[in-house]
Amino acid sequence: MFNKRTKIKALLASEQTGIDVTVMGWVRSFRNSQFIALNDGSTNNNIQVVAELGLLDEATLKRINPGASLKVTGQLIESPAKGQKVEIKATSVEILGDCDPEKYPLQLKNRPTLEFLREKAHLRFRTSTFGAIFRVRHSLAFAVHKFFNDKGFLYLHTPIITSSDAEGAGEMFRVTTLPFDKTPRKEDGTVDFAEDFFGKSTNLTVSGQLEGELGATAFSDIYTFGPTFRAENSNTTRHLAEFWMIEPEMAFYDIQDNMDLAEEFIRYIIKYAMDNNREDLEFLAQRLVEEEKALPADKRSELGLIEKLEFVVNNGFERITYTEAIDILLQSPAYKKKKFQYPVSWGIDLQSEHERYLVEKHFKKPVIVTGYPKAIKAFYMRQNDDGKTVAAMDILAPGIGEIVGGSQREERLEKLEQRMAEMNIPTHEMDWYLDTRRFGTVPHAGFGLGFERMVLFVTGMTNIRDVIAFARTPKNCEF
RNA sequence: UCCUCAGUAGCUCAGUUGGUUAGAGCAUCUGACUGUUAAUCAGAGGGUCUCCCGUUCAAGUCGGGACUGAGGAGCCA
Repeated sequence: MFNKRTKIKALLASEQTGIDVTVMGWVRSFRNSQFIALNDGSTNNNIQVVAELGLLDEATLKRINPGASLKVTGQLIESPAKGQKVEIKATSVEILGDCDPEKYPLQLKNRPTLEFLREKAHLRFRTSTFGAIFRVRHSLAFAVHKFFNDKGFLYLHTPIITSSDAEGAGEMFRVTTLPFDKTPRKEDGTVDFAEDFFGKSTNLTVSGQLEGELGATAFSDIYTFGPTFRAENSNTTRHLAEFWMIEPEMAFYDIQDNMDLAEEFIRYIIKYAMDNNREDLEFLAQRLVEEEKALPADKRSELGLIEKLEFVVNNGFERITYTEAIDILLQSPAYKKKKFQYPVSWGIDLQSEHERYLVEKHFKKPVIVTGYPKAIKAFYMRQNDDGKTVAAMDILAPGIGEIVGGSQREERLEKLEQRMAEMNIPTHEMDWYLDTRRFGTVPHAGFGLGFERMVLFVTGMTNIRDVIAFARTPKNCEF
């Protein structure tokens, strides 16, 4: 019976009027004891339900409060008033769930801050801003699968629990069933993980890449899209302890192929959201304009959100080498005026201020930087012939920073083992990985894209906690 | 983890040099009105000034500490 209702998005787009409809949703506002703005999350727009005076008794009227859930039946008619094309002339209004206005934290007329709503993450979905964000997020996620599926990639589920501790991608969350009060110890006093559930030390994954490479060297092209965990004590607008990462891995790809794919991929999913979430993006664009009114003119975005996205979809990314990036920085007015806090020279890891300068001041568009010094990059990246650099690539996005990190992988067993030895990575625990190089090794490449950072970029939001449903950050694991 | 800033009504904020009973808008409640668009109008209620310790005749206000949050940095996606 409940599935006979029509979603509000469909009703608002309806060409037909005069038809009988059933609609269900939550009250956004109730004006003049007659006009109910009803929302069901299918769109940011509400449908106006008109309950003519006399239709409902006093007791029912008092229960139509913001947040209450209703089942309404009536006729979809052309609205006689301005403000909406169609409305529902109700013949019955049934209250499915009451909402006590004294306790309900969301009130349309209030302007709760994003910080306040973070503490009400279970209710913030009902606000216009978060409704728009999460519909856009959904579209981006769907577009990820569509993009790779259309290209013949295989969606590989890499493990959440791993025993590998050689990935070097930050602090890990330990997974254990050992008791804290009487931890089994070995004779030397260290914890005896042989007693643990898996018989060894295990952690939540920080990357599916190494397992992804096993898939790519059999299926040719794979991608992963799953939760990823980092136990870093990072308190920033762009880090989460639990986030979603997309990691494609492709056999018979070199670094150029890798860049081409990453760029095509990013432009594709943005385009998909623009084609399918126009209203939500326009709402978010307007929100950004309002928010930036409080900022001094020189701190505001040069382009509106929609214009920024169109620009990225229609223009290629800038591609430079690390060495070129260093040269640009050394030649920059900012460097000459000593505006950088950190020194610039070949060999340094680019700091946030350097990346920002390149992306936001110099190129004013996404930039792909390749050919980093091998000393500052991971062991699995392919060594270039110059002996100094590796075939790494980072994609830097305006306002976000690093959105993609990737590389061509070192497929030559000897070079890989040599590098692992130099970086003190125990090869004996990595035989399963090295086997890909022992048995029919191939040139291959891949990258990781932080999904929430992508959502930040597309929605114009500035804090990563506002684009994930239930944010996990240091000292915060509610809901 | 480091630096800076903040915490006052349900929400957003003001609160002077330390000084009597702590202020506004919105929300809520009561009433009026009824084709409204964040409806409007009138009235009412609503406070452990985050917590602890200290200075002082006197602390929302000054000092120390804790907790929480925000922004920036590092780590990174």
